[in-house]
Formats: sequence, C-alpha cells, structure tokens
Amino acid sequence: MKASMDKIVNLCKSRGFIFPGSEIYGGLANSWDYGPLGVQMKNNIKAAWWKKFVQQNPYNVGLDCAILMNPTVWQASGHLGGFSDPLMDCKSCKSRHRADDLIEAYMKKHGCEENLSAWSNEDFEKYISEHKIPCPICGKSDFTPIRKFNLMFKTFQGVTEDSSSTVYLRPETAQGIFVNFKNVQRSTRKRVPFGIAQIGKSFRNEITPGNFIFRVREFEQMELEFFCKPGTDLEWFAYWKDFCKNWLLEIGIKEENLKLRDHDKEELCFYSKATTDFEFKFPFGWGELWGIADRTDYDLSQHAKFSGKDMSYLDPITNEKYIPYVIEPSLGVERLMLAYLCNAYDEQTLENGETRVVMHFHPAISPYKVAILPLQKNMGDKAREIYQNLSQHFMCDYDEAGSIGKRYRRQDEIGTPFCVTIDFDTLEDDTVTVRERDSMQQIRIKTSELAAYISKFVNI
RNA sequence: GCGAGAGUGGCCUAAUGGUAUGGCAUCAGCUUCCCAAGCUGAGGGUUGCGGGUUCGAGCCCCGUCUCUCGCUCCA
Repeated sequence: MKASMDKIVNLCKSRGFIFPGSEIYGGLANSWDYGPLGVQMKNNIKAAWWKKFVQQNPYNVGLDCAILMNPTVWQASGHLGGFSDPLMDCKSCKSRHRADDLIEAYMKKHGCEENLSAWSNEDFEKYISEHKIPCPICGKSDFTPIRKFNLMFKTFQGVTEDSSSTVYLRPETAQGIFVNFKNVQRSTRKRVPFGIAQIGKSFRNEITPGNFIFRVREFEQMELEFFCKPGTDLEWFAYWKDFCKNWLLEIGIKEENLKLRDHDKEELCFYSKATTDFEFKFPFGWGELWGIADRTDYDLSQHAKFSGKDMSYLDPITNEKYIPYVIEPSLGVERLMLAYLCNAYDEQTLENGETRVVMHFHPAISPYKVAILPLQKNMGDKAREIYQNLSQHFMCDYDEAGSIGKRYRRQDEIGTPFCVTIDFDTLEDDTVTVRERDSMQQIRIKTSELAAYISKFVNI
C-alpha cells in the first residue's frame, strides 16, 4: 500500500484537511480540527450518506436529537453502571487488572463461584485483600484501590456543580432515536418496517484513543435504527449488510480494502443477536469501519421498563402488537473519512520521472469539484468570470500562481477531479480545456456547457 | 494511570558549551500557451515553558507542559 499514516497525516495538515486540535497551546491529545478542505469533505460524506439512506430510501426518515439527555436514558440503555470497569494496578509489577476478573478466576480455582454483578467496589477490594488474591503476573498481592473508568463524559446542567444536576454527553446517537420511536412513527404514519437515521456527535472517554482520527473521544456518527417485525430481523440484517456494502463501493471504496467479519457468540454484546463488522485495510492493519448489529427488542424494551411508557407497535392491518426488533448499521464519519483518504491515496511516477500524489476521490466527495487556472495572469478577468459562474453550482478553487504543471499537481494532491484552463483561444471563442484528474485527458468545451458537463460526474 | 522516548520558522534538518544552518514550502518580480523548469529578491525562529550551573546554554542539571509509542479498556 502506498499510503502510510505519516503521509496521510502530513498531507492532511499541509493542505488543510485536518489540523491537530488546540495546536498553539501544545495541543490536546487526540483532538483534531477540520480545515477548509476537511470540513468540505466531511460535509460531502455526510450529504452522500443522507442522500442514500434518507432521501432516496423509501423506508427511512431523518431525526436530529439533543446530545444531552435525561440521565435515566443511560440507566435504561445500560451505559451507566454496567460499563464502568473496576480496574486496579499491581503496585509491585505495575500491571493492570479488572477486579471482577481476578475474583472470578480465584473463585473458579477454589470452586466457590458466585454472581458478582451486585457487588460494589468496596466488596471487590475487601474480598481481594481478605483472600490475598495474587497478581497473576508477579504473584504478589499489593493492589491500588479500584479506579472506575466510566466511558461517558460527565457534565453539569445548571450553574452549580451539584450532583443532582449531573448529565452526560451521549456516547451514541442511537438512544435518541429509540426514545423518539413513538413520536416519529406517529407523526410520519410510518408502518413497520421503517428506519430512523441520524447524524450527530457522540462522546466516549476512550482510555486508548489513537491512530490519527481512527479512534477519538469526540466523534460524529451516522446511524440508522431500522425497526422490523421480530422474525424478519435476520432477513433485514442481510438486506442492510448488502445495502451498506454497495454504498461503500459506489463512493469508491475498493473491494480489496474491505472485509466483512461476523462476530462469533462470545464476542457479541449482551444485547445483540448478530453483528457484522465491515473492516477496512488501514495502513496500520484491518480496523472496524462499520458495525451492523441486530439489537433485538432490547433497547425499546428497556425504555418501556424504565419510562413506564408503552413502546410497542400495533400493526394496523393485522392488529398484532409487538415490540419491533432493531437492525443498526452504525458508522463513524471521521473513521470513514480516514478510510476514504487512505483508499484514495496514490503516488504516480510520470514519464519525466517526477512523481505526483493523487487523491482519487469520487467527485461527489472531493472538497473542490473544479479548479480554474488561467494559463497567464493577464487572463485573470476572464478566469474570474468563469469562476464566478461555476461557483453557483460547485465548490471551486482558483489558482494563478506558478506553472500550469505545478498547479495541476496541487489539485491532484487534494483530489480535485476537474481543472479548467483559460488560454488565448478562450478570449476568442469562449472555449476552455477541461483536464480530468485520473486520466489526465483533456477535452475542449464551450464555457456555457461547463456546468452541465461537470454536474454529470458530481452527482451520485 | 504506569513505563519508555521526543519537543529547533508551516514541514524536514544542521549546529565538540561560543554569532541559530540548509533544503522544501510560501510571497513578489521577470520568464512561461497545458503537467512540480529557470532567474532575482523577500518574509518567517528569543530552539515547548520556567528556573539553575556557567563569562557564555539549542546542547549540561532540576522542574513543568505537551505530544508519540507500549500496557490495561473500547456498548
């Protein structure tokens, strides 16, 4: 693979796709700011997803929920409580362990197994010190107190930092969809099966983020929750798996960079009946890109239980009443963008021995669609006129600095699919040369036909 | 949180304790009618921050901040 993380990171920074966050203050680990090209590309990715999953899809509708939610939502979903792992370090050898794992292993060995789910951290610590449970690495029993790693960001609603007003930043957008299931169904008169799509920020206090924008603490999700009748769920699971894969191929992800992996039983989350990961071949190895899960009726049932509201669906034709099953394709915007950058990266050696870096973006995703390049600076007036006209339709770049070859290179590097050059003839007969990025082929075209010509490629 | 490593213009890089190099990139001018050409010139750094040793610190010492890599975790 020609792309390496270093090259991608450097290109992103030097060309204005992605900058390190808070850089002038020395940065903030794993935070990233999206520059002029980055935000454009990110918006294009989101727009393409929305178009495919909402605009063009007869089943689905959109939604945009608040990031802050009633904390009970997170009790119902299981994010509070269940997912803060009780971790302790061995003071002697500095290794880290889960207290419940240590105790479970100890109990298993001594044949006295118990259900630990109701135990508090104090219970864990007491049991470990009373039974002098040894560190599996060094054998000593000298642990730090338990530290809780809650993966949710906490903040305070209201001006006093008092615990009664604690709220959380959502760790996934899905719950906002579940709590609005009835609202959306009623107001749109949708019948099951139907889906609700949402794009929005989520926050997770990952202990180990990294790999550029692959894993970050603040990220944007594109999620679909598709509600269907129990029993039809596996059919729909297969349907969305295909649908998602086709979309990735459509926007230009190469099939050889993609791998579908089904979770086996042990790996499945407690609420999930089936999960398939789309993995992408990143320069650092295969990494999860898109997770598709059969969440069963777990979420709606939990919300019914905790809220006391009926979350079931009454089929108006058969009069059957049931809690729908949910198929969830969940995709991270930044992660897809990183995959997309790696997927598009190419270095080519030209006939003259020079190399060019080319980003092979689909025209719908590339930040700029067209660059306007006057061959000489004294053609600037005409060129700016063309720029003004094309800007009505597309994101355009304008560049009159340096040789024409150099300007082509600059556009190749940021993946601009078309370059329009203005020359002497343009001033005479109003035609321009359009140069295509991947083939480097040139065609001559009337300026009046430019917008229509380029539109054909830009629309997915 | 622990362990290790690293911080010199936008990027890369040089500097036995002695005036902070050079390249790329950027900008201006000349030249140039289609794929990183050339020439001339310009701007940009108190070496992450604070202190100490010294006649003198990018370099040595202490502290601090930040980043990177590994470990534990990832609904």
